[in-house]
Amino acid sequence: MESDTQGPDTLDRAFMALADPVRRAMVARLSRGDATVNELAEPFAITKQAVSKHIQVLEHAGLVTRSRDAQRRPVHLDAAALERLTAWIDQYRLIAESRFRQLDQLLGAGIPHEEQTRKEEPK
Amino acid sequence: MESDTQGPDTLDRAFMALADPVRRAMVARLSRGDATVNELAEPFAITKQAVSKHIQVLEHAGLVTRSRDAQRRPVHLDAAALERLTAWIDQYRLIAESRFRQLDQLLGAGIPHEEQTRKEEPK
DNA sequence: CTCTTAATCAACCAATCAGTTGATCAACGA
DNA sequence: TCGTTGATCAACTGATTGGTTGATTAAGAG
Repeated sequence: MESDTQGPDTLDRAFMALADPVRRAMVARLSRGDATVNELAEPFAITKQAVSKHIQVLEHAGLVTRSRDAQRRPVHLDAAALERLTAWIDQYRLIAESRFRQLDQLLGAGIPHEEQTRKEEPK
Repeated sequence: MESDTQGPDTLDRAFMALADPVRRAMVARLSRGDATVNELAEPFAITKQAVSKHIQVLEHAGLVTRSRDAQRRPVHLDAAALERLTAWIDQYRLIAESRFRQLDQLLGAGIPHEEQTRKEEPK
């Protein structure tokens, strides 16, 4: 069993966080620089409480961190957390692609490849 | 009636699909090769109907495709779909990291950098 | 102290999702 | 044909999510 360096369901929360268009837009905004709740709320027609919840989701997923500056609580994007996600995806993407290339070679390089729909023949 | 052609909510579905540990395990399994519903169901203590639903989620998210082989309906992982996800994440990760490096340079190369709006340790 | 700003907490509602059971379909094999 | 296997469809339950309104904390500014 692979031990998770982070919590057991960190990936759950991280992917779930990115499954929402509002939170993805926040990530996009935060990639340009830190922002407060009010700044993040501006582009959206939802209440600030809802925005606060979205940020909490991102924070609990480990994608952002927060600090304190007087009343403001600037949100900061954690690039390393994003990298962990791409690392997970790429891990399996590369395995699948290498399998694909192997099959391609077996079939001959010149043949336009069909999707590998069956690889075993019934006995 | 599916104008399902890379709609704006494709990312929603894809990230949502990966937000579930069962579906992630299926992706991991499928990276090693195509599999049937029953094969995918084996490691889990859930019904095949539930597994079928998970596969439908992955399929609707564009992460897997299905074909027919007699009664079996092998599931195939779409590596290109995974790549689109890493592309989205990396887009913003790289922006954030480059911003980070710029700040690092401004502060001087020798200084160990702290987060630009530094997080204060609670006491 | 009072007022304003920034943000969170708490309770609630509508919608959605994971999982179940039971019935049905589709493709073989005898 | 019938029976079996692989997989889906349909309806239902329980838990969770996204959103709201209203009250509350925290930190200045006057």
